[in-house]
Amino acid sequence: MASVYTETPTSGNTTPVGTRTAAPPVAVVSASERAYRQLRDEILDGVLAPGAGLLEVEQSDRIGVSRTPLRAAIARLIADGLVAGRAGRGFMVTEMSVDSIHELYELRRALEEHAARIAATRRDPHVFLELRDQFRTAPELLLLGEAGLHRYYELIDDFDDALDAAVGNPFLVTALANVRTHLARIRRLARHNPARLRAAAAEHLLIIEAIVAGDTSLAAHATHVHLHQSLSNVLAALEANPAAQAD
Amino acid sequence: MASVYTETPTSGNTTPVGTRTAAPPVAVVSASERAYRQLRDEILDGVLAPGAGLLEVEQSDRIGVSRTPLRAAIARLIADGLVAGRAGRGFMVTEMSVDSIHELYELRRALEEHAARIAATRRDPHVFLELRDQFRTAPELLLLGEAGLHRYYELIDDFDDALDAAVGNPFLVTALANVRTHLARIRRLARHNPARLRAAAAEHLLIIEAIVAGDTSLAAHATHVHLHQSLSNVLAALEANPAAQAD
DNA sequence: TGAAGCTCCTATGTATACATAGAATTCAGG
DNA sequence: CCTGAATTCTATGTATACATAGGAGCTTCA
Repeated sequence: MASVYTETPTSGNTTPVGTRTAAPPVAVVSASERAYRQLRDEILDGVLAPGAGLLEVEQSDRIGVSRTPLRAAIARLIADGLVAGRAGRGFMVTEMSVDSIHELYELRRALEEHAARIAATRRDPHVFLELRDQFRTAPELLLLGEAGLHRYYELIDDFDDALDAAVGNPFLVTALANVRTHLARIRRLARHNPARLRAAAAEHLLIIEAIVAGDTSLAAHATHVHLHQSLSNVLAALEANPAAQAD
Repeated sequence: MASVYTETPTSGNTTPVGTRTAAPPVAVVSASERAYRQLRDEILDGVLAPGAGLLEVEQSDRIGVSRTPLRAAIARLIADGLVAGRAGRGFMVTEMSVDSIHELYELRRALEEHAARIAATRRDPHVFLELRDQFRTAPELLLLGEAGLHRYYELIDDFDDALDAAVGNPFLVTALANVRTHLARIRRLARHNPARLRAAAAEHLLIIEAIVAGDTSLAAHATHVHLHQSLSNVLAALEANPAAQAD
């Protein structure tokens, strides 16, 4: 099965195996997994800009794996929609036009409104009560600078996780994960807008309260409102800084 | 880029290259593409039953490609959700439990109801008027035996294509394609039920008429009804023939 | 006879060498 | 100087050899 390495066999660098005292559950991922994660992170962070070309040999040299696992990584990125094959010349990071942002949010509306409805029916109230308390601290959190900001984004992730768990539908969760992948690229553009983050926290809070109350209709509509505001904010940020856009 | 072969280099069988008079636009697909299509078709047709094990060497021998393109094919099937990696022993065709059918239809509702709403707004009326006329012939078609049945399934495909075109959203279309892939496995179970097919044609007709009329609400609700009936039919068929189920 | 340990085997993960097609470049001819 | 074709070059597609890990089966000991 999954052959695992703590390090690349050819690169005998850090963490010598002799030093393990207990059980070192360190990296332990395959080369293709490492290549996938690195490329994916770099695309989501914008290090690999939209439109950037990816060459197998070039990338495999850079990351330190052979072409075979790198090809597997690129295949996964293509399935994710983050990379596309170019007709003549290798592969490229997919672009993110204003149109495609609208399209992504259209799918996001369909999925998240449905997910919110389901969550309001199937949720574990304790989980969302806990989340509600956390989100109530968001305004203070956003006054704490970088650390508070980090915690805030963790809260968003916690909310997404709670939603996935409440929905309990692998197909829907997978579709949502796909949307969130592309969303991560967009979020970079609109980050660090304190006023928007405070408003977003309030919108999340309303969704959570609707889920706690089992109010399917309010959960769906509050989600719709939240996504509308989120999209408006992204589009405004893009208009203010068109250079951040790729298309 | 895409290296293409008309035949496997090692299998020097039919269609000798010397006989090409004009331009033979025959198969011309890569080995990995061929492997992917064959495995995918076999899974959807049930030739490779749910739970069946897939071994790289075994399948690459059978299909006539080396392990490298076959691995690429399996990677795509995993991304499709048709194959899953087994912990200890190779890969297996994913199972389709009654629960997962419910889950799939839950996602399908979210996507298709939304798609129907959008289509009712953005559709090209001519396309759907044409479709309406076609679907009106469905009852007669279903009296024509195998040939009519084949034409009927083509009609369904035409409807899906028209819906995709009207939606015009690559993200949504991709998500719908994913659902339809899994749906193809399920449809095998409930096929050849004339009464259900006649009813389904009538349901499609109503959806089409709503889209033509630009009635977003009716389009969505008619879709909901159709999916409810479709799911009921599948579940009834499963209950009548539990052996067809895999889980 | 049962259990524990070891060995072998099998199947995937990885690296590399070779095949091939398309694009870019260069050279020749007008 | 421009245009065309041939060639070279580059990058992916494919095949194969080797590494490795986990399981199954067998053997051995109590």
